[in-house]
Amino acid sequence: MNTLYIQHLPEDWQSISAIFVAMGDPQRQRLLLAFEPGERLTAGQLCDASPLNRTTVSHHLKVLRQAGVLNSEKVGKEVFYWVNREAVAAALDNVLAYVKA
Amino acid sequence: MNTLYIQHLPEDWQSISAIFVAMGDPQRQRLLLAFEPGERLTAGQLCDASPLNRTTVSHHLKVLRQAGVLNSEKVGKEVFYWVNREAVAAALDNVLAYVKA
DNA sequence: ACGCAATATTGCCATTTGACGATATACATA
DNA sequence: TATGTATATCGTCAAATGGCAATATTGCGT
Repeated sequence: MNTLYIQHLPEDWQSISAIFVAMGDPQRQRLLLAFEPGERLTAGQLCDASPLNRTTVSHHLKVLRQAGVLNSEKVGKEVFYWVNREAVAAALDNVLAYVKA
Repeated sequence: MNTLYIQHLPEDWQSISAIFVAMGDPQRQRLLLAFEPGERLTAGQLCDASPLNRTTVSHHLKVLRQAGVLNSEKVGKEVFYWVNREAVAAALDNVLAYVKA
């Protein structure tokens, strides 16, 4: 039994933890599933497709971006979002390795 | 853009979603990290090792079990918990495939 | 500089969640 | 059956979260 981690998550796990927290919300999962592989979507497109208010979508996008699940780039007055595949894959791979060990 | 999933998560994703929700909590992550590979731990062992109250640990164990992240078996007056590797690996593999696609 | 369009932030409220004490249930043993 | 042990449930409260309207902020075009 690992009695250390149950007390406090190690530093290395902070980024992984943040990704799981961000992805552990049904609304944010829906937003993520809207992205086709490699696709870049604007905040407006996501708002239009979502039943949620623009403010709420913006909030969830912020959470996903701060956790590193999404990247964003401002182009003109629009902001494009896309899935940060490397970061998510790294986090899932890490946990998967632990689970399969 | 997938305009369907942003409205409502498909049935297939319900179990995956539940696993991410369950794992998207720092306290529950700590509990999971307490398990060495293949290890079985009793509720009491987890309570003793955790800074949280027994009631609270019991609550989190219930969430993890209902999501399928943990399995449990009662032996005498003790209840053993262990990580449901297959279920977690399946969920992570599924999302990983989507991310890497 | 002005107006319009796209997005983000602020402030507020309702709901949910986490945490705990007290209580209940299940089980072995005397 | 009575008693102690291990675990789960109930009830309650504070804190965190999700949601939205109103209000900035940023950037393009006129």
